[in-house]
Order: sequence, then structure tokens, then C-alpha cells
Amino acid sequence: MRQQPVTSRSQDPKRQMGAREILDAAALAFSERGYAATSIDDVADVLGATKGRIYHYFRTKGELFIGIHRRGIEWILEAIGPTAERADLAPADKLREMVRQHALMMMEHHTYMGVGQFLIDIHLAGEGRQSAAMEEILRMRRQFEDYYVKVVEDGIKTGAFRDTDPNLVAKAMLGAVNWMHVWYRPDETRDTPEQHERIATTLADHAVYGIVA
Amino acid sequence: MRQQPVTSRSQDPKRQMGAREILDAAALAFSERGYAATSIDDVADVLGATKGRIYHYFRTKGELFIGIHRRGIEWILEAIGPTAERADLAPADKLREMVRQHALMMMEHHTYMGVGQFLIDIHLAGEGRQSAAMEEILRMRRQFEDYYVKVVEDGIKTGAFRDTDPNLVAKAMLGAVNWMHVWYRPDETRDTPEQHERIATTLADHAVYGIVA
DNA sequence: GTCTATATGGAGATAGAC
DNA sequence: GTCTATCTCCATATAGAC
Repeated sequence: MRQQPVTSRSQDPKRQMGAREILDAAALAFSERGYAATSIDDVADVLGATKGRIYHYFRTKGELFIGIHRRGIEWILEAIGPTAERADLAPADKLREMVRQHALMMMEHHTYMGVGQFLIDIHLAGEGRQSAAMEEILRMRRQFEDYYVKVVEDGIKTGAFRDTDPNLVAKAMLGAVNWMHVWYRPDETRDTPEQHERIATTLADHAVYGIVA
Repeated sequence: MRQQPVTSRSQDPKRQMGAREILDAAALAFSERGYAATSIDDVADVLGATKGRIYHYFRTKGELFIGIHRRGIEWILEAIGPTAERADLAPADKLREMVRQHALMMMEHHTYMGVGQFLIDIHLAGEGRQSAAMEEILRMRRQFEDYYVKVVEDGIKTGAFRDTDPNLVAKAMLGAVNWMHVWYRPDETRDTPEQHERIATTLADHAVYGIVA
């Protein structure tokens, strides 16, 4: 795989529309059957096209994978970043809202989250090592995790939270939410906004109660 | 892949010794490079052997995968089952001890946990659908998750825990611990029993505090 | 920009010697 | 029970027509 192919291609806005459709199809296929078990032809089937179309936008299967992960992380950052950077919220309220938004995003874009969130490290070892796109993704993930560590640290400083290891507790909270892609599956009949809200707030409450002093 | 090959073979205790070595190697290789990116030759390299040896014990690559997952779940059940079935513990104490033991096992056998815990569903879609071994694994996982749901329900009934959705909160707890395979990596220098204990109790405390009334 | 047709390389799996 | 040698297939990726 060559250097930074994903990023350079995605500069062109025209390309992004076709590419987005393809990423949606790939995310769906990968999340249903797994990365290894899904062929490019499978993705093409989901698209209702042939693989010629896919290879017009993505050089390799690994690039599809990176593209999915990248978008997934971007969505999470969009979900929690604005809240994380507000200065007017007490740590407990900020944390609750971050988890809530994070959880809602996990449900809204679940196909992107299942594949990306965690297979990335292990698969990239064999797929897209040290590309520029990879660096960017790792940078985003670090930032996203730092948001969690930061709010926990703040709460401990102000005395709102118990005195514990902020990094470890942040991992626990991240795990609880990221793990959603293992068990959450959209369900046409029961999947109302109210249901999503209930799930998100339940998870948020558990995370916050786990650390308040 | 044929029906129930793993289980029938593992009846023979002689076989298990050779098989165990191979599973260790495969678990290590898969956890480092990912299932898709790891070839049978890679696993053989870790073993210091050739793939002839591997195929003497396992019919397919998917069987290796199932074997790893199965053992991982068995370890977790061994870790939490005895505690979960004690009648003399208050829900909060029982839950804390379950999470603690679960977390310790995640660290002790981390190579088995990373691969198995969650890739199973998606990979098996393409590898070993509805085999007897698969059924057994799903049964064990259900039991293991039920232990968590049960203790939460008990705590809510006795009033020790907040009144919330036991299934959802159990998912959150399971996620926090299972997620360890994403971030935990053994470290020769810092990896003391005390360090493991500290990590396990921190996670256990967060899980319990998150739900106590 | 999307298709059909094709190449090719690599990995899973097997046969049979030792 | 483990090895070497080999087969076979199929998924990735490409070439080139439309």
C-alpha cells in the first residue's frame, strides 16, 4: 500500500460522495460478516455494483478498512468534543453528557463502530502500517481518549470525584461504551429515539455514579 | 468444516497437550497481528515448527479460532462462576469479587481474550457456523453474562443497588472488563501481581460504585 | 465512472515420506 | 507425529472496453 492514499483522494469533494456510498456498504458488510470473511465482491454486492467501482475509489481492501475507522472516530470526536471543551459544566455533568453523546453516536453509526473501533490495531499490522492516514487516526483516537481522562482528572481535583487512577477509570468508561458494538443491533420495531435515549442515559449514569465521591 | 471436530478430538487427553501448545502459539500470533493477517505458516513460525504439525491437530484455521475462544470463555467462567454461585455474599461484595477475578483472568491470559471475546460472532459467520463447538461456546458465554445480570438483579431486589435496567448495566460492566484486551499489554518490568491487583480492584470498584444505591 | 475479463499471488489444505 | 513438497482455489487487484 502506498503512502497517504486515502487522505489525498478524499480532498476532492466529488469523490467523497461516491466514496461515502462505498464506505457505507463496506461498513455494513464488514460488520455483518467480519473483515476476513468479506470479499470485495461481497461489498460490491451490497452496493449493487461490481468491484470495478470500488477500486476506482479505493486502492486496496485495507484502505476501505482505514476509511471506515477514520470516519467512525471522526463521528465520536464530533459527538464528545464540543461538550468536552465547554468550560461551564461541572465535571459530573460534562462526563454524563459526553458518555450520552458517545453512546448515541455508537448506535446511530453502529456499522462503522463495530469494525473500526478495535480491529484497527491488529489488522493494520498487516494492512496499512505507518501510513499517514494511520497516523491521523491514532492522533484522533488519542485526543478522544484524552477528553475522558481530562474530565476525570478535573473532577478529582475539584473533589467531585473519588480519588482514583484517572487513566484506568477512563479506560473502564470507554470500554463500557465502545463495547456497545458487540451487543447493540438496530431493530426496526423497537429502535425509537426514546429507546436510544434510555440506553444512552443508563450507560451515562453508570459511568458517572461509578466515580462520584 | 465438518461437524464438531474440536470437541471430539479434545476428548483424547494425549492430544490436548500438543493441541494446547498450538493454541498458545495461535492465540499469540492472532492477538499480535490479527486473525486475517496471520497465516498458518505464521503460527507455525511461532511454534518453531511447520504447518504439518498444526494440521495434525486442527482441520482448519477456523478451528484454531474456535479453540482459542472456547478456552478463553472457559477461563472466565472458572474465574467468576464459583464466586457467582456463592450464597453467603452480599450482592455488592459478590459483584466486586466477580469483576476482580474476571479482570485478573483477562490479564493472565490476555492473548486468548483479545482474539476470542468478540471477534467470534463476526468471524464465525464465515468460518464455523452452527457447529456443535459453536453452540457450546455460545452457551458458555450466555451463562457467563447471566451471572452478571443475576447479581445485579439480586442487588436491586435487596435495595443494595439503584433501580435500573439490569441487562444494560451488566453490558456496561462486561464491556469495561472485556475491553481490557484492547489496552492491556503485558509488560515484563511493571507487570507485578500487585499491579494486576491494583488494576483489577480499580475496575471492580468503578463497576460497583456505579450501581450501589 | 463503471463494467467485464483476466492475471497472479498467496494462503489453506493435502499427500505421503520419514 | 512431524516434516517437505505440492496442489488448488479464490480473493485481491489490474487492464482495458464502453
